[in-house]
Amino acid sequence: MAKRAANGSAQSPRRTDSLSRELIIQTAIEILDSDGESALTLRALTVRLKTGYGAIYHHVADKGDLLAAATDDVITRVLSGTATAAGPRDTLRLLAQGLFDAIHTHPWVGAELSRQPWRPALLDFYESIGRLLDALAVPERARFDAAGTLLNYVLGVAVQNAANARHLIGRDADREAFLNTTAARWAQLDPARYPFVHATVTQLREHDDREQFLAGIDIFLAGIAALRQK
Amino acid sequence: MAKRAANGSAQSPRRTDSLSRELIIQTAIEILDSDGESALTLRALTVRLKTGYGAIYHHVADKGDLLAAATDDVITRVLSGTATAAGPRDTLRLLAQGLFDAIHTHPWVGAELSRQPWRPALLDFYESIGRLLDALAVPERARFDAAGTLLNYVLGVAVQNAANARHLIGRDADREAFLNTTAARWAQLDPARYPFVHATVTQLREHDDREQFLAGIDIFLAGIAALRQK
DNA sequence: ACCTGAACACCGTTCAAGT
DNA sequence: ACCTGAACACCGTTCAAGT
Repeated sequence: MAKRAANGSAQSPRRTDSLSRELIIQTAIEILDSDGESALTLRALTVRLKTGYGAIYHHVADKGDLLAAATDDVITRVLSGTATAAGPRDTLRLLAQGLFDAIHTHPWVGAELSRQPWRPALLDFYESIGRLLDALAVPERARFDAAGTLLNYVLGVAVQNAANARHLIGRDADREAFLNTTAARWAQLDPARYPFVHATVTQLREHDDREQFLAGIDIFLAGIAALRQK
Repeated sequence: MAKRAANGSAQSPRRTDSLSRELIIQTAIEILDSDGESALTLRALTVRLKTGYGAIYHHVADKGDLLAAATDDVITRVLSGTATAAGPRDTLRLLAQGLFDAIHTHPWVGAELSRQPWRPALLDFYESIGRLLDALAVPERARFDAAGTLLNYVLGVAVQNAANARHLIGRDADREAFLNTTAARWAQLDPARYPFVHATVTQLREHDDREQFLAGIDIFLAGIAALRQK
């Protein structure tokens, strides 16, 4: 009887599709993407899944577990979806781009990555970085620091993106309006006290987040190459 | 009468020292430092300050405002406390070190920095970076990307530090025990699937967070210098 | 085995009432 | 002007009871 139930056709209580961990995670991702982190409540999940609280806790340890699993899901898709380019340098850039785009689509991932250190997904990303640095002929001794630095940089960008996205949600303002108000505020600062910020206002208004992120990757790669030659 | 009250000696309700925004912020910092982010509740504040909820909300907009103010306070102290070294390169390293040490002492700052983008304190830090890059002869066009990259890296490290500290609180494990268990887990991973992580286990166990952070700063500085020459 | 939903403990925040 | 604390709305989580 247990075998027949495992085959999927027998018994069938009342729902044709029973609840599963995977379904819960996917539904959580939908809520997070459409309405932001604060919208993901256990209540909202029970409504969307037409179930009770206990049913969810039967498949998921707690809310932290759910958020972590959703994050792992997104990151894993990035890693498996990244094409390998001609050289390790371009592959690393593609990988970084893929992660940037994923966090752009799912800003909550940036916030979640900052909560649980060394989740499996982050470990896979770290492994990918390490291998590519190996291919780039970074000596073993320097590879540990280099991989950690790159991971921290990517994480910092992810977190900033998440913070920016959070501040846009629920406002009538879009990205451009946000940049304009920020630029206007910067322009009003005392030029004597904030000369650099002042000089940078135009670039703030015109810059592209993705391009700036990749510029940072290039700085890092140039730094690796420079240190390697010593 | 209003004037006399402002002079501070008249009327005097019942407490000799009245509540102030500054006192609330300092008390919040004490709670955060000793017991972590989750310990800072409005309830805990009222108990510690021997007051009611409304009194706190009279000086502070909400909990977010309080956390942001506490973070600003810590960062501002770092900036004003950093000595200027011989050259801009060393000054920049000192500044980074100061920030690292501050976040080491107040891990919750790392988490908070990731919540509110472009707080005043972060703007001051950004300004400092920009000026030092100017002193390092980084051309104006490249300075914007370079400063952003450096800021994102520092932010990433801050966030990772906060996450690690959070996972140590409430456990009997200290940092060394945590590193050992993590290293043990890494060592058990499939070497065919995680060759880099495997090769790096020893360095994980022996590394110093502060040194690795500074190694990252050096990588970026080398990269900035290399790109400048093109 | 899996699900239901009332109940619980605990948040941040408000506000009528005090001084 | 500043403070008090009961009350409110809303969390995540549990658990006895159902199928």
